Amino acid sequence: MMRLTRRQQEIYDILRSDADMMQRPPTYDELCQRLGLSSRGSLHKHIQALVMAGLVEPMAGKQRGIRLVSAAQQEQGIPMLGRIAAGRPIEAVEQTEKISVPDSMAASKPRYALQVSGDSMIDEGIFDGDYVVIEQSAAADNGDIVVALIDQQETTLKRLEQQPGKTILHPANASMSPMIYKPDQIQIQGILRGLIRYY
Amino acid sequence: MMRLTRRQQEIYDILRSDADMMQRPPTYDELCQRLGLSSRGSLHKHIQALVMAGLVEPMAGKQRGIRLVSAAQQEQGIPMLGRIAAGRPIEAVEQTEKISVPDSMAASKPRYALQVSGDSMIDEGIFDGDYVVIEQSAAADNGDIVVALIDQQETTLKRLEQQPGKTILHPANASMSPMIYKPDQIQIQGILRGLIRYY
DNA sequence: TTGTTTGTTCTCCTGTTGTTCTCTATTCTA
DNA sequence: TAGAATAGAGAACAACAGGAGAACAAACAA
Repeated sequence: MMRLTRRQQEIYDILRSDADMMQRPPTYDELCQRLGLSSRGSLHKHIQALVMAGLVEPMAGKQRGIRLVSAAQQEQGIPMLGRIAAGRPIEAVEQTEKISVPDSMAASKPRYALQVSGDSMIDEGIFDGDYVVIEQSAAADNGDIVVALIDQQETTLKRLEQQPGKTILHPANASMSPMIYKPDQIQIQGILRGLIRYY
Repeated sequence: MMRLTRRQQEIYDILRSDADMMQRPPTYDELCQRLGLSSRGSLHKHIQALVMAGLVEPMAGKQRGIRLVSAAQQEQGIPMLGRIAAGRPIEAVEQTEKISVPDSMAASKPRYALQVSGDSMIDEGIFDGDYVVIEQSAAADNGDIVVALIDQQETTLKRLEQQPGKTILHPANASMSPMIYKPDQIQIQGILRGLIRYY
């Protein structure tokens, strides 16, 4: 990938930081005005360089249209935060990866995805490697499957049962036993809303 | 899907943001007025483009003030064909419903979705009510989970094992046994590629 | 029926827009 | 210092996008 010149980088930064540009592809004239140029020809060279670099998508195969629409940024999806397992805190994923989910899973409330590690919920049909879509929430109802932070240390995915004076986390694995905690040991981080598995 | 021109985008935005339009479909003349056009012919070209793009529903034939309403429901997704279970043919769903899936599940090859009915694959973590994403294919490898049509009658979701002279369909349920057929009894209709579950 | 509304098709026109050139000024590099 | 990038200005051009308006046929209202 070709290296950008100073001005090209500058122009690219302006483009991607300008919300208007991201929505409605601007015309060259509009861009010139925005950039303080007075010649479309000059602009064209820069745009061309950005296209070569793969940072800008030329609009339409035909001519007259408009252009720009930078590419990489138009991702939709929910953030993929890391892996979750019984016994370990969430391994944070470095770059904020994104995972695409059904539109209907990307609801109004903030959600994120985790990849499941381990078999502690296997009897619920949640397998190692599956992706779970979590709705951020600090409270949950009995019977919900939740992401729970235990003793400020480890995070785990379990079915929740709250009783006066104690909070029980039920694994769904015949070989594992429910874990009982004092309410203040458990912090709920989210509720399971969806599951996605690839074969 | 064709790219929209600037004006087309603009018109589409106006349409969808106008509450009146969503309720009572406007006439071309009304739209022209709303958009500041003085020629129905001009409008028609734009509308046509939106129809091509799948953003507006034609409502062909009818004349009387009908049109537009692309609706928020212009979902993209894969067709939801019906329910699948062991022992019954697929119940066809009348209207071609659609279900939205992660982009990554809507691959190049034709796919469709089925809702799982029954517990015959429960040990594989495929539960009653789950949605499975199926890639249309007439052939599959051993070990694949496939949609199989048995004796031209019933359709079922099972793990496939093909041996010389016999085809075995393995359920994933401790209380069920593998079923053995002659190869010509079984017709493969698709391969399981993804699973989606809502809580 | 008859007349009106409304979608559709057609031709024609114009301004905008991307593109290509040439030319000049400035900065970097060997 | 010369040569090459880099950056811009401005002219000229072809190709549409976008619009106007006429004409027409199907759908509707009376």
